[in-house]
Amino acid sequence: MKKSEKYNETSFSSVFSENIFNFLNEDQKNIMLSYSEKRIYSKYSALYEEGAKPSGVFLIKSGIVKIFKTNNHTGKEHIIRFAKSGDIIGFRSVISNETFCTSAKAIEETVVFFIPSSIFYDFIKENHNFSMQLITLSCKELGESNKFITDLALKSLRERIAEILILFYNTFGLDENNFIRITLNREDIANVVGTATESLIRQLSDLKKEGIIDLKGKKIKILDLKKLQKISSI
Amino acid sequence: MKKSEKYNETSFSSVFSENIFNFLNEDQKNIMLSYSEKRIYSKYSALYEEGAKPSGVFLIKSGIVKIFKTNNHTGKEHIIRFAKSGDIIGFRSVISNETFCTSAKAIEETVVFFIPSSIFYDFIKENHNFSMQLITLSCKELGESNKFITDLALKSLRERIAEILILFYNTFGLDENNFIRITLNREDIANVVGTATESLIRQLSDLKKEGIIDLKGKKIKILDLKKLQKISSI
DNA sequence: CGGCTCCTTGATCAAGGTCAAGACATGTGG
DNA sequence: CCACATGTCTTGACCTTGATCAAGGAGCCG
Repeated sequence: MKKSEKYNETSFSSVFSENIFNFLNEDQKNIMLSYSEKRIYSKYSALYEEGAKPSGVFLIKSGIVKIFKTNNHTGKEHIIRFAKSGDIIGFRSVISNETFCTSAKAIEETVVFFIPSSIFYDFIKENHNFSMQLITLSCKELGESNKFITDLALKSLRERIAEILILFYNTFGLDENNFIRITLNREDIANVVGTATESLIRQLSDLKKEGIIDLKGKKIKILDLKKLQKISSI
Repeated sequence: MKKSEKYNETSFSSVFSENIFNFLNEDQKNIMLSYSEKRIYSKYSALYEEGAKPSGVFLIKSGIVKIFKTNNHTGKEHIIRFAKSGDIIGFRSVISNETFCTSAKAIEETVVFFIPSSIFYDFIKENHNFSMQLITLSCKELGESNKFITDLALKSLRERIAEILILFYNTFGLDENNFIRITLNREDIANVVGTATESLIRQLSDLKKEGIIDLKGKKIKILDLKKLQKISSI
């Protein structure tokens, strides 16, 4: 199968590209989609909230979702990661049979397929490759989480910001003007690296002054990736 | 089966208590143990090092192991978690087929069963319940990691220390004198909550002055759990 | 007893948080 | 199209937290 066919943007199955569902055959994919519910979330609307009982998993067709936890003491939120087209979210809570330990909110209009827990479970039970993929996925996420923990604990703010910009670049790529293809407000970026909005802004201004990045409103362009990598001490 | 039989300390199978191997029947447990290698690690010796290629997983029979990452820039280490009797470690890297992203070191004499990757894989393939347990386990760990990330990002040092003391209490319990049953040096505790040794010591001294904890050398006793919980803002 | 290692405390300093105010952009109703 | 309101971004001033450096103390062991 050629890549252009496999990733045909207009077909239903395109949502399955590059994810754990690749281990399903076409029939299985169609069955799963036929049992799933297509949902459209407008900008800033919530897919699910911390503490709620999960009733299924979300397969993202298009858009970007932020996954975060809210500190019930201060009300401040901390963004754990972003999910985009092809990603599956909510499965952690479904599988460990706990209430959601995070909230998820669309940061731009987002289309998802909602797969009810029972259907998802059936596929795990009946398809060994599928469950293997799921183990692998959760282990990979676990590795990323561990890295994140260490970064927060050991790196300076400047280093963390450099690293997150590189991560955004790797994850979301560039638009036609070479700006990173994700639009976040300053508060959200601050909530990823675990700092105050003002502190983040100061660091971004510094990086701009040094000619390492460029800022145009909410859009960010990386001018000197090498330097950024050096700062993030990768 | 009565509890006293199930947790018989002298039997081989006692190491399987309360973990994912419970889904194996007695024959399967014996097979896995027969293919595994009993190893004894002395205090401070390494089970594995970050960057190495994993060749199997470690099932801990007795002792305590710290799992940490080292910042190759500053040389500082950050402890991600502790593993104790019944815990299985190293499976994340084995399953995602990556080099170890953490190091593991015994903080007291530790006995493990080392299970080679191939044997471990066979059990995943052939035992569906076992792989389901593994998914559940990694999802649970992922939930804990996410919590850890948020704590580091949003909580003050004092809150994090209160929380980690409660976690130690819940995980390791108390000895005959009501001290928490884990002996760590100050540096290790500091490396769990992500701070400098001196800062940790100051906070512990404060908690002692306030009558919330007691300190006897390396041993810690919780005197006022309620207050500690309030500080950790649970 | 001397030489370790680890713990503790004090003094100082820097990173980043907080508060306040102004700049800029965007949207709305008239 | 303007006037106004609202929300976000940015900068400055100040303050708090916790890191760093330095020195002394306690426990342990040959």
